[in-house]
Amino acid sequence: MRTMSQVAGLRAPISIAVIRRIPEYLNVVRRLREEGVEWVSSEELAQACGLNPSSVRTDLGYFGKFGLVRRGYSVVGLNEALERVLGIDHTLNMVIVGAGNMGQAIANHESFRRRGFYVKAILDRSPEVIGQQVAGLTVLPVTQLAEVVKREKIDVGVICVPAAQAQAVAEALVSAGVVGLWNFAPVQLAVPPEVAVEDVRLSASLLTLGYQVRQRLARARRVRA
Amino acid sequence: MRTMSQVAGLRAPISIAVIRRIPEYLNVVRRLREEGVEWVSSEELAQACGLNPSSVRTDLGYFGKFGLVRRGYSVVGLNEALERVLGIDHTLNMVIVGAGNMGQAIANHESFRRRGFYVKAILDRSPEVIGQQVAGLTVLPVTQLAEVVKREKIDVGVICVPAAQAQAVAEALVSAGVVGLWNFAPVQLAVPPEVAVEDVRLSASLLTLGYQVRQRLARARRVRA
DNA sequence: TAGATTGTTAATCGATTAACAATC
DNA sequence: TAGATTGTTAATCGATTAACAATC
Repeated sequence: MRTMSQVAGLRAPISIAVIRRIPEYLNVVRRLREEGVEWVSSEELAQACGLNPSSVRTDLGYFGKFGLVRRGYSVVGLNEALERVLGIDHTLNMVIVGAGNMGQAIANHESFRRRGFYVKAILDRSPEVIGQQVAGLTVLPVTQLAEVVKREKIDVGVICVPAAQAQAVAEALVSAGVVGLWNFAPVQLAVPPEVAVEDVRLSASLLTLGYQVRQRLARARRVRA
Repeated sequence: MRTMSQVAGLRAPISIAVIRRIPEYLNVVRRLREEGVEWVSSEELAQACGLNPSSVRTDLGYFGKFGLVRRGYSVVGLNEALERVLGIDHTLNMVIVGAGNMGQAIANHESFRRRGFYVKAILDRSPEVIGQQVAGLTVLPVTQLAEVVKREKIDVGVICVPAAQAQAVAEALVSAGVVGLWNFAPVQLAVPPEVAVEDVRLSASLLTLGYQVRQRLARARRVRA
């Protein structure tokens, strides 16, 4: 039986840590579905995601009761439930600002489309890039930002410009009406709370890896000595 | 005064959450240095990184005492200290496996080089791509992986292949001798603990953003009703 | 001096994990 | 039936924040 609050979606807001794991579960479950696997236990799911089985059950518990005692979770059922949770059924439109390497790579990355995210336009400020074709789109001047956001009903702005321009681009996107920002610039964006921001900190990620690598190299050197 | 353990680097291993924030501090401090700012307080640093001032002081405290009461932290001093912590002074070599959009974008991204990470080779398995030029490098066949890792003294492997191949590539890289993996494939890699893995979950990040966006869209719709 | 800011310890908060009753 | 596995609550763990003495 589902509680009132579950039906109405009223329970305490689910922590972002939990939300971040849902795409991982979904990944695994989709793979299993393709392989024709019918049932998966929290144990197996946890293994595949590098988590604790308790975490898996607790996480899924936030969204409903999907499992059967002694059987686990129906792969198909869980797949659909997780897609419903993430809202993949209806699509979101994106505009990419900045047609450099990263912007182009995102535009060409078809897996986002498969997950319901459509790149409707790509903009740049540099005259050398404007007019070029990227992923079947003509790069438009960034001056057309507000117009494009309205015309294409853009929900999400993807910020692929250098750090120095990121805040200005964010502000332009927000005042044009986007509700989410996918930020590839290494800056903390200041935006109103109605706007969701998701940071992709590539160089921070690499530096973190570098730290761990050097720790290990140093340890290995110490052992050898 | 520094304690014994600080000098010897023996204190409890610093949590990865702390390490992840160091690149952010470094970013800010570098920017301030370029702007000619001489001193920064934990308050200002926290503001710029979207953190609590206490967190900043606690974090920095793991690595030494860099601040002066009533003045804050010397921008130059902190910059150098943070680079020392991350070990940016001596470089690491990388090989990119997978010359698709993402692999190419990484190869072309000069900011990694500026942070001490050098892309020495890029490999692919597809005959159409092998031999092409990417960021001044000729794409090599993935069969040469072990050879390249040895010859170029590669420390870090960057995995930019589809999910299905990621584990096999990871294993090949590890047995060739890399100490770190930068993983762009949406899979949990199984590797020995001596190897550091840093996952970049682009589509998980986008799906997480999508969830937040849809929450906000739904809220807005509710308010309108 | 008075006041501001660090470094550090203690308190709080939240997330993860363990445990176990329910049950198929 | 016996045993396995869920859903959920309680216990633990770790990370963040507050507080404050030290001090420039």
